[in-house]
Amino acid sequence: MKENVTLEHVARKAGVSTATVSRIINGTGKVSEERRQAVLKAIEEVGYSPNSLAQTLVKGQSMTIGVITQDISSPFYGRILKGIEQGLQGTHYHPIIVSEEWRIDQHYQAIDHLMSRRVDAIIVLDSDPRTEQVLQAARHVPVVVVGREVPGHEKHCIYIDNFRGGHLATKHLIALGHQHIVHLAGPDDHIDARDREAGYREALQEAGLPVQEDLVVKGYFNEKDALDATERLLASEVHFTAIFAGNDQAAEGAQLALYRQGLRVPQDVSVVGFDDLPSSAYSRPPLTTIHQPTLEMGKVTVQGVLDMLSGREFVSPEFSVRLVLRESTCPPRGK
Amino acid sequence: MKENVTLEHVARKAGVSTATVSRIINGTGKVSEERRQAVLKAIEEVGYSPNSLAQTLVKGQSMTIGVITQDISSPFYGRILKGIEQGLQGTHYHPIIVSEEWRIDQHYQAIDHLMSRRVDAIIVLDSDPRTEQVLQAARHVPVVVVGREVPGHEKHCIYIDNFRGGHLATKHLIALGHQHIVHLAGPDDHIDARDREAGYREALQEAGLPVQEDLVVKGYFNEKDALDATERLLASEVHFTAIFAGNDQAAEGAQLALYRQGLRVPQDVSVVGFDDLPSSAYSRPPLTTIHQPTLEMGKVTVQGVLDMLSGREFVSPEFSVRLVLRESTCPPRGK
DNA sequence: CTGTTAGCGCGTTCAG
DNA sequence: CTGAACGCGCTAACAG
Repeated sequence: MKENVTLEHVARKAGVSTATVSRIINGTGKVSEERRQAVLKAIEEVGYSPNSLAQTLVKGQSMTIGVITQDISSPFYGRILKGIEQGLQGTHYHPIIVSEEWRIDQHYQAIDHLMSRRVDAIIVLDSDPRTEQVLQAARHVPVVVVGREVPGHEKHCIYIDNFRGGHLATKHLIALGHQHIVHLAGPDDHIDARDREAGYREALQEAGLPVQEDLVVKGYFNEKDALDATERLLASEVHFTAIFAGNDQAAEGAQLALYRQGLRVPQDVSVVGFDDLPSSAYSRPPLTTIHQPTLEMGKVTVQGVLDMLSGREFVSPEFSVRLVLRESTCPPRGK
Repeated sequence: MKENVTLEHVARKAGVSTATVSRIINGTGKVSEERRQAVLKAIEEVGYSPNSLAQTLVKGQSMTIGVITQDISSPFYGRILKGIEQGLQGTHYHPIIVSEEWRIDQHYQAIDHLMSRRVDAIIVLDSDPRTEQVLQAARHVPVVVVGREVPGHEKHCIYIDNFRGGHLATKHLIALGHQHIVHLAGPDDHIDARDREAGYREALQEAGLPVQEDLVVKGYFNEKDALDATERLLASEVHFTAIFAGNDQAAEGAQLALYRQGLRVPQDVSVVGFDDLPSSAYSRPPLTTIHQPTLEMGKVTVQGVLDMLSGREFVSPEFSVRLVLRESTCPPRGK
């Protein structure tokens, strides 16, 4: 491990003061050309790299933006993260990503960690209702929440209309003639999941169709649980001709259950997902689903953070959902 | 934006010196019980949160581990990242994840950035041959590379035997009776891809089968390219009964092309993937593929880093690949 | 134009 | 057991 080379080493080597070196590096103030050259050369020789922590300490800003995510390996969050990174391109800010995975640790709080790292702003990708903490942090630095509406923080929340999405998906199936539509709902403590389910119920009622409670099952937004739930449904005697899955991953799991029973999509059972993951376009059949503009949401989030950072106002725009019609739905048999 | 509360504020509030507060927080040295209580109370009241940057500056270690990834939204890297996070659980280290996405920026170098943040170690998830930089960084801090072998740094590289994986996959198809096997190879500048392809060729030769160059196509390890490549293959007159895709994502794309032609998997065409992404088990049919223990690789990587950090030696273990037999392969028609 | 000086917030001797 | 003083690496006045 080599010694830390500091400004002082460079200064000594070049025969100038540390202030001069600092000026050259940051482009602050005028410096004679010859010294500049000498310093640049010295930097090269010593292999100097500025200690950004020290810079942060004195300047008061770290040029970092903290990002909190539930699950870094989730394809859905991954897309938003990518959008955030792209939005940060060309700015002088860098993201610091921390995962709620850490929550398992006793009193570990992602937000605390970020604050102690003195991030200049925080982006929360999380539907966990840690409302208190979010509001608390927002008193110190700009905070933008993606994917959920936090009471008291509405203006800085980026989210889509999950209710409308659920409504759209269900209406599509109804329009095709389906009357017995399963809904694989997400976990109950997930506000997105509840909204989607509410949209489903509303669409049914609008069409004058009864909500059959035995067709609504709570899953966990993942393939495995959706598979199990669908298998149970298939084993029971309940009749259905279509499935509206809470998200695309659940749709995949459900389809495997159908496949195992020899049921074909969409001829025997129609399936609609939610999220429009990149992979869903390559599913067999390509999945009809509700599109969320994840990449763009990430970018807009960053834009909002940057606005707030430079003192401008920021009000999150509406993000519209839309149905992406692909090949996993068709009219029920005999229609 | 509230003022930064510092050690001094707490000290003043509690009527003690900053040194005492510091001792209490870090559990260094003995402090009388009454003062301890007073200080704890003061901390609470002022809402103090230690500035970890200042701590780093004086202690010389940041308790952070830099992680460089090519693409944070890739399901494959996502798994490894998750393993890394899990491995870090319970330690006092935190990951700082930076994406090569940033590479687009002029001279931005992820490694430089991490070094300037004074990370205590670096993990590289990347198959880009930035060898020079890696070796350079390794002179200052422990560096472990995942997924690629860096010449001159072999002991600290975690990777699987891609050659063997390609060999295994191909041999499996040959054993079933396939003689005309397409290989959707990854990009040529990707060492993993080249190794997998080499394994494919070797298996063919061992079986005394000719390598048909028109059956080997270079893709880019993603669905879209694999779809296009497979469609071209289908449109041409070349005959094949099986596909060995360079990774699971490519396998998905290829299968969509088959689906569009009304070809069934595995009855008409067998398909083998590589990686064993979590989603591949839910594909229809569930995908036969080469398993990589990604989560475990992430954990072992962390273990290695921690070992090196505490002065112990670390030699990366062998990671074995294995064929996961699912339902996307069977003997060719008429056999 | 350039060097000197004073902190940024904190851990750590070194004397009490 | 406790406080004063120094310094981590760097930038921002302040004088030359």
